[in-house]
Amino acid sequence: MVTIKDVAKISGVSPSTVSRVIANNPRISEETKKKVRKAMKELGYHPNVNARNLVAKSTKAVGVIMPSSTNTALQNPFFPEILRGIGSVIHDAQYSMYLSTGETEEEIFKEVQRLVYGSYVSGVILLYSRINDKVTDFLREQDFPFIIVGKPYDYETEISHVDNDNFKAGKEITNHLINMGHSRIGFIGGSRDLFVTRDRENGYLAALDEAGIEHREEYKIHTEFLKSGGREAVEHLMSLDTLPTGLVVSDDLISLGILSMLEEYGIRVPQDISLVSFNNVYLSEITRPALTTVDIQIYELGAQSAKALIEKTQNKNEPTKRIIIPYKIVYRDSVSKC
Amino acid sequence: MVTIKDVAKISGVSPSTVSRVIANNPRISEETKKKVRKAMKELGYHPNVNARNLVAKSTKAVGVIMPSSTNTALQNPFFPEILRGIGSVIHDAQYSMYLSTGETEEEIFKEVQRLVYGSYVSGVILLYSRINDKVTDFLREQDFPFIIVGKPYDYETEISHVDNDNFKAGKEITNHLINMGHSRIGFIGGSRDLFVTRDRENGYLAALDEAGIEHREEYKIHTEFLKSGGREAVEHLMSLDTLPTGLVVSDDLISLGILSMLEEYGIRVPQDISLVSFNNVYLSEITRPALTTVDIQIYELGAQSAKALIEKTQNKNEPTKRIIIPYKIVYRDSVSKC
DNA sequence: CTGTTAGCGCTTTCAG
DNA sequence: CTGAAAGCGCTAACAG
Repeated sequence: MVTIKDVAKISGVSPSTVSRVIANNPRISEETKKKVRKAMKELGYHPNVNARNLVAKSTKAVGVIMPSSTNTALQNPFFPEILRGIGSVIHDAQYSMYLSTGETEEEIFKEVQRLVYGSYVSGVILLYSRINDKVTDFLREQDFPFIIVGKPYDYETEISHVDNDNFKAGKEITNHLINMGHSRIGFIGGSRDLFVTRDRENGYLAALDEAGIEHREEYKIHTEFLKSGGREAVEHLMSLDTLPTGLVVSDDLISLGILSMLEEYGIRVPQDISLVSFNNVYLSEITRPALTTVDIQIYELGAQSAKALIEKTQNKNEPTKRIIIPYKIVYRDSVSKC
Repeated sequence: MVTIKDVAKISGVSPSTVSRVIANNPRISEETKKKVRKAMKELGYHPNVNARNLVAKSTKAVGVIMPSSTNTALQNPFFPEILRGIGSVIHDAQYSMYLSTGETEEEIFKEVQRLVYGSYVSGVILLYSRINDKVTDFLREQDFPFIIVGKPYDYETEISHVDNDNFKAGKEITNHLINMGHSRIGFIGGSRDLFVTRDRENGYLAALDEAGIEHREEYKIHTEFLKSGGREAVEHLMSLDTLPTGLVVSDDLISLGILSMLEEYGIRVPQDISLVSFNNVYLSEITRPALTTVDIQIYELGAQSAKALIEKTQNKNEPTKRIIIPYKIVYRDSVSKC
């Protein structure tokens, strides 16, 4: 391995000068800079990040924590897309990204502890938000820089997060259904433990309220995220005496399953039932029918969270931020007039 | 930050003893071990990974390189799934995982150089395999431990890789179609730059040959991966005077698009056309019809590549390995007799 | 079984 | 504008 000393020797200066050249210290003459850089190139010198981190007592690296992966929920294209967004900003800032996956909550917790205590990273991005989350509590207690993608369960004003206005989006997309003449509208969501589900559902309810439409408990279904492809949800629906004519589904991937089940029952979308959902992942444009869905700008969620986190790692006094990424409804073919 | 010295002081031993306790060196008495561990717990001590890596001149970390992300191909659920597989092994081995995403090939190349030269990682997993890939060449020249998921373009016997037998899988799944009475069988694949496409296609061709079915150039379509949801592919198909009755599609996600387009043209699957594909990602069971597809065991691909890489980082003389993950055809509803 | 010492590669005062 | 020296936290001979 070629070190700073080798470069120093070759270019006839001291190691400290080389170090300054690396940092592009203005107090070094252009001449020596040139000389040193030439030597670096010749030798193929690259600074050793561990040595550097050791003295800097900090790491230009962030940890990205995926939700626990016991189920297939991780197969959601949401994740690669948000990683892309994070990666882009990370890369521009010359940071690196540690990815942490884990089967169980406990495993994840241990892993985060390791990342934090071992000085692996100088900040953490949580790709989920759950109630009573040990990881969140730990990070807060440690006063360690972190960002939640989504809405924190507690201490909302103390934890920086980047989120969509899921309430408003839920309301708006439900209103779209209402405006199209629907009044019997159902909601199918993933686990209520996830805040995003709640927010979208609450938006849905608010839209009904405003329109003077009564809630029907039997129209609200929570299916385990991705489990059984929405089979239970649709079976439940079928057991009802009057079917809804519109469906608000909290995730494109769930919609895909619902669409499939609905067809099995001979129910056509959008002729018999209209359906709207959330996320606008790639596949939502290639389903039949193509989905009218809320584009939540996943890439941007990732990019902004990385940006905010990096700022925070660079300045501990950075204030707590809430960053709301605007959404946009994408109108396609899954809705018709009622 | 609490260091090894603090622990030493509290427990009344020297730093090196503490170090030995951490490494669970057998030459330390159980008594002192207990004493030291107690102090570590009290103080909340955790070893600093940078200091450790610095002296060890190695890093228990691997870099995972995603393909360039100019298109939406990354939204393929393949990726989160393979990351899960890698993560699991990484975690058990107490390693960490650096994730590298990049827009362009050049960006990725720079990033890999950084990871390697800067001693960020001690091995690399490439989640793609492309012809004339600078990254592969670089890693080879550096004699840096790395694994390709897929088949290397060149130096196949020198580069460890984990792959499926895509040729055989392609042949077998095509045979399934043939056994069901089909003889006009088309192939729709992603970019031919990707080896996986070629292998699957060659398997398809071999099956035709064996069955004495002539190739038809117009039945082989290469659509840019995911682009336009297979629209061009299906349009091309429609322009033909005689349609195929069976379709081998190289990726579940492409199948989804094809399914959708076919429906648009009023062609029913499997009644009018049978369709088989590859990967068996979650969504392939919730499409309509559910897909008959090759389960390539994505998770296992990830896990085995991580395992092989870790072995290689721990023993430079580990021989070059080719690891073939068995596949399994999952029969569902997208095929019917012809 | 344990302590002393040197040093990993780099940055950063402090001198000059 | 540049060099010498100290030290980041840890490990690994080498002594004892």
